[in-house]
Amino acid sequence: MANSSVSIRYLILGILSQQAMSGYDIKRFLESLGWLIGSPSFGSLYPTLHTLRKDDLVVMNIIASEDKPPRKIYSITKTGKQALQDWSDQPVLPSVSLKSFVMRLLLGSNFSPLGLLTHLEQRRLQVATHQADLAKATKDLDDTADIGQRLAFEYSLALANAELAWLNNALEQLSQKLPTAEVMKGNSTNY
Amino acid sequence: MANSSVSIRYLILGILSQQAMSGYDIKRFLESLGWLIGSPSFGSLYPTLHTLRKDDLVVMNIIASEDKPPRKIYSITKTGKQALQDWSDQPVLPSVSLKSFVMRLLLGSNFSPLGLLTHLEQRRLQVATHQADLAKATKDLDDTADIGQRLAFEYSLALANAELAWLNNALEQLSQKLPTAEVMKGNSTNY
DNA sequence: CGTATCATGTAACTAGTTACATGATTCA
DNA sequence: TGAATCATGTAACTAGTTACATGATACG
Repeated sequence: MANSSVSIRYLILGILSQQAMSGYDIKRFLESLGWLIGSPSFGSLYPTLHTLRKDDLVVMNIIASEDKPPRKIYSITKTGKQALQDWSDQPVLPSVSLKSFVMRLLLGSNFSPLGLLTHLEQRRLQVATHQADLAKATKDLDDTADIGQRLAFEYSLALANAELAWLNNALEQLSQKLPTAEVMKGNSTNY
Repeated sequence: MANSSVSIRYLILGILSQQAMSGYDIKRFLESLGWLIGSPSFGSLYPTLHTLRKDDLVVMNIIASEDKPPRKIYSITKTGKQALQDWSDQPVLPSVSLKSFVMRLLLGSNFSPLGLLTHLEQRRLQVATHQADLAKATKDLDDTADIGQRLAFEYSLALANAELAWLNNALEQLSQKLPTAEVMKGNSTNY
């Protein structure tokens, strides 16, 4: 299962923030999620755990049960939580993939309830921009463009539209639930 | 503009298959496409052109106009076209990103008209599988799941649904146009 | 005339993969 | 007892990036 380069460091840290576990467990957990995010190889997983530990973002405890082989259980530290939150608060670059966005949803949301909304808002802005670009490019595709090219643009545009629709809906639902509605009302001063 | 690792080698080869141009032109062309695919850095673009040339997949001609600085124009060779076609005919692994799929649409379609349909069919199968996985996972999210987790799954599911709908529609339209309709009628023996 | 853009390139680094190595436990 | 799985790790490699270097030409 290839990973599509979503910084493994914070992926692991995020998982450990929800549940202390071993490297092997992390891999199985990610694989259980199917293609939602993807799972890094052991060749990057274990070394990353080592460096996280060296940086005091996680601690390791060897759990040696009588029958099972000993397992190394990693838990997030206070420093680690802070680092995760810092990362989580950073605006997502427009270039980063959908997967990275999903990953932040999945892992970063337990922080600041407002962070979730700003995160969605940010994404909406970026997708809207992308959608506008695509709409324009699709419209003035010259007539030399073959069917494949046309499909590629229409396809991307259709997906952008779907994403935008979902984001709008989700934001509407959320801002109804939360009393913080004022902050989000489309006045995207943050960027 | 980050690239999200869509094998740059075939990306370049594909562009050159449609139009001979310089490294600089390739970059500008990709940038003009916005986030549709993304553009590699010069640091990987130029070295890739060198190796493509070494492998005889492209040839280089120095065009020295009087006033402009001399430009190195790369053209695809017969071997290069064959290599591109071979790559294009290979089934796309489920793990590869949406971008890679779009890229194949964009670049590979000038080959075999049937290839386009099989390409779409393949994608449909993969997305359908992914969608089923997601639908299941979303349904049996335990009640400890926080709102972020729930959103992450619903979001991914919504996108998978949209993609599936588009693919179904596109395939229907195409099979009406083409007389090869029989081959595609959902009998997905290919996999 | 200096700054922006055109145009090409290299070197050092980063982040990941694949392939390999090791050993313990489970289970047919 | 031998194969599958649990569990951890390292080494070599691959594919890309960033930062740097260079020089020419265009333009205000």
